[in-house]
Amino acid sequence: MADELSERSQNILEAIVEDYIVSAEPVGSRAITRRHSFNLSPASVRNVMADLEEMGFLCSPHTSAGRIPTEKGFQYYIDSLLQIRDLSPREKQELQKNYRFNGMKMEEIMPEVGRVLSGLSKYAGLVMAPKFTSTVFRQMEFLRLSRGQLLVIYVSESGLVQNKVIEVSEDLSQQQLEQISNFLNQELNGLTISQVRSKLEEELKEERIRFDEMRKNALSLSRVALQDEVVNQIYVSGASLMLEQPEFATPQSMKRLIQTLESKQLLIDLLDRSQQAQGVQIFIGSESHHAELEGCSLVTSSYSNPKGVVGTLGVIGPMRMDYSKVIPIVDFTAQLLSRVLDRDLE
Amino acid sequence: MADELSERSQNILEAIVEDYIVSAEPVGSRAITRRHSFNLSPASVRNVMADLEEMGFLCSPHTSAGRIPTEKGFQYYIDSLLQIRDLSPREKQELQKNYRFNGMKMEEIMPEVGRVLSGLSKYAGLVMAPKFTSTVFRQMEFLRLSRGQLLVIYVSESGLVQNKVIEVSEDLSQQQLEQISNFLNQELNGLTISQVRSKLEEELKEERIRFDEMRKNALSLSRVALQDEVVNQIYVSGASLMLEQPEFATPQSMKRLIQTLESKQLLIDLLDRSQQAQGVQIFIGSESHHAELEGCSLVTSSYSNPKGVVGTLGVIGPMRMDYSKVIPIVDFTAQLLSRVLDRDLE
DNA sequence: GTTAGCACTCGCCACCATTGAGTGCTAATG
DNA sequence: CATTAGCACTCAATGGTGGCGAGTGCTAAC
Repeated sequence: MADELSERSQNILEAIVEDYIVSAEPVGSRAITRRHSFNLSPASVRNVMADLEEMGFLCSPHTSAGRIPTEKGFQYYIDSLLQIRDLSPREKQELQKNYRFNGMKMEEIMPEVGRVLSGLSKYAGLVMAPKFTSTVFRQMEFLRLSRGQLLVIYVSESGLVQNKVIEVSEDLSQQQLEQISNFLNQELNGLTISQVRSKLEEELKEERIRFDEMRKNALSLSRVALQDEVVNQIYVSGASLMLEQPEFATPQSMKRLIQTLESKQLLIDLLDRSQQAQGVQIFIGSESHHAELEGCSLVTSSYSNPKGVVGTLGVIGPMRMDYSKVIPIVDFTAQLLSRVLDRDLE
Repeated sequence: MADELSERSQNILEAIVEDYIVSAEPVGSRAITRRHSFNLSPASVRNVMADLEEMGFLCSPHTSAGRIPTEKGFQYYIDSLLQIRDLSPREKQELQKNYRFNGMKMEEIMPEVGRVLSGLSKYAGLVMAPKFTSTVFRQMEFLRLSRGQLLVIYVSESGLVQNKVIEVSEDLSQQQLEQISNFLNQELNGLTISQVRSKLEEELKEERIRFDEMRKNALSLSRVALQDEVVNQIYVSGASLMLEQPEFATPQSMKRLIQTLESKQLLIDLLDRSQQAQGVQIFIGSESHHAELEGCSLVTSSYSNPKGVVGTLGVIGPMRMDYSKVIPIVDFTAQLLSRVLDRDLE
């Protein structure tokens, strides 16, 4: 239904959206005829604008102001009017220069990516760490720290490392621990953590392990080690850049924005949703179903290595963000990070 | 010199500071006589206030407003007038309830502590992770990930765990690696990382190790593993609570505050400085020597376990923060965290 | 179908008077 | 002689007013 706009209407809508993106101010009919050279008078443009408003693509803050695009207007613009050219090799190289990950650990890379994302886009950068449960088991080792205390090191197929200290009642020698990890590494290799968990539950129920001390230890140890959900880590950078945007000029809107960016749960939910899809995804305003993000848009992409999806990153900005600039940045950064993960894995 | 205030002046200064702490507004002479029952008329109070202003403890934003305490005024208040009663066992218990660290890892505990600090104080909470270089060596293990790739796990005396993936040219078997770590654990036990580093440099220079393959490997591996400074991790919570404070009501001051809290380097510098001292430290306004923190105060304390100082935490708030409330909170939280670290260590 | 013309709307801003809290000074007071 | 009542003065904040200008919708002419 939205596609039945005449070409003229499309052109004018595009012009309005683009003017609004740079100015953040209501766009009037005169301004349009001046800036873009349609061979039309302001009056004709006004007629079209009235139509577009009728259809819900535009709205006016008050009678004597220009029009601003509605959420639906942006939606249409992004779906049908915006064309994102791919980055030239030169631009890619330029972009790549910003990232220096040599020898950095994942915990250092992620905030760094966030900083660069926000620096390039001038909005806020988001990077979410891999979801623990969906990583693939590769290796697990135990280290005896003291009587009754073990350090567990878990390495995922994608090369992510996690460690955790667990308490055990029984005191196991380093040799016993090695046996255990050998057993586990063979048994659990290639399974996702969720799969590992069900497998463990199942096997622990079986009667026969009661007679194999080592197996029993192995299974219960690994269960404890993998049991709790690791809190999703999310890095937010450049909140202060967002505050420069005119839509957040009032104290109230600043407070709301900072609150939103600080309560990471909301962002995690959103990025989680985009985790599934391939390529760049865009959430405009209320599409996110979170009132706190009114007036904001989110451009995200998941990054991954050949062993599966790993995490999500993106940029959050005002609804009138410069999509044609941000989308390639997010896209390419996700690709870049995927490649880094891949290379790291060897 | 500051101490030569008459008792009456002291009382009035105290009254002004305390009124200002709750109201955030200039305090007038009438308001004081009303709220506190000195047997004095407003006019007498005005005389004293004029003196205090002369001496630099107070200032007036403009002729027809009341007085507000200067930095020096707050300084004097904290040094000479404020008396912080210790928390009752009951209050301590109440406070302790907020913290639930059972089975949490350090990376989870620290942001949690920040959140609680900010929640209790209604200002922003800061928690800085231990400085890597000043931790004490306890154990180091190597795990072969793939050809030429090793995972290094380092455990400090205080029970902190760090891991890192390093590249090696030579392919070493797990058995060789064990030899190496046995050697290192014996050799380096009890030294701080800085000491370890100099020792490594020294030994690597020595001629004799050229003939002992294992020693050579051990030393160069551990050098690579410990070589780079881990970026200080700092957690900031509750920035949005700060925005509720009237001193940050204007868009500009909000922006500046958020920028400051976001550029963690500044905060790291400050907390670093407080690392050295024992007990609660207070930085008032420009005392921090950072213009960005104008109008802010910082209450910090370092936390540690018996093996040495470990990290720093604190609260950042407006200069007129409620010190009598915040100081015990920071103090007790640091003690609590110290105890947790201690217990964790077994 | 397009456009010029025009009356109308409404946010923005500068101006102004009023208000009220608070001061400093002075002279009266116990 | 310290204290205080009285008073003139200052100045931020508040609210009301009018002009300006950008922009609209409508109508009639092209």
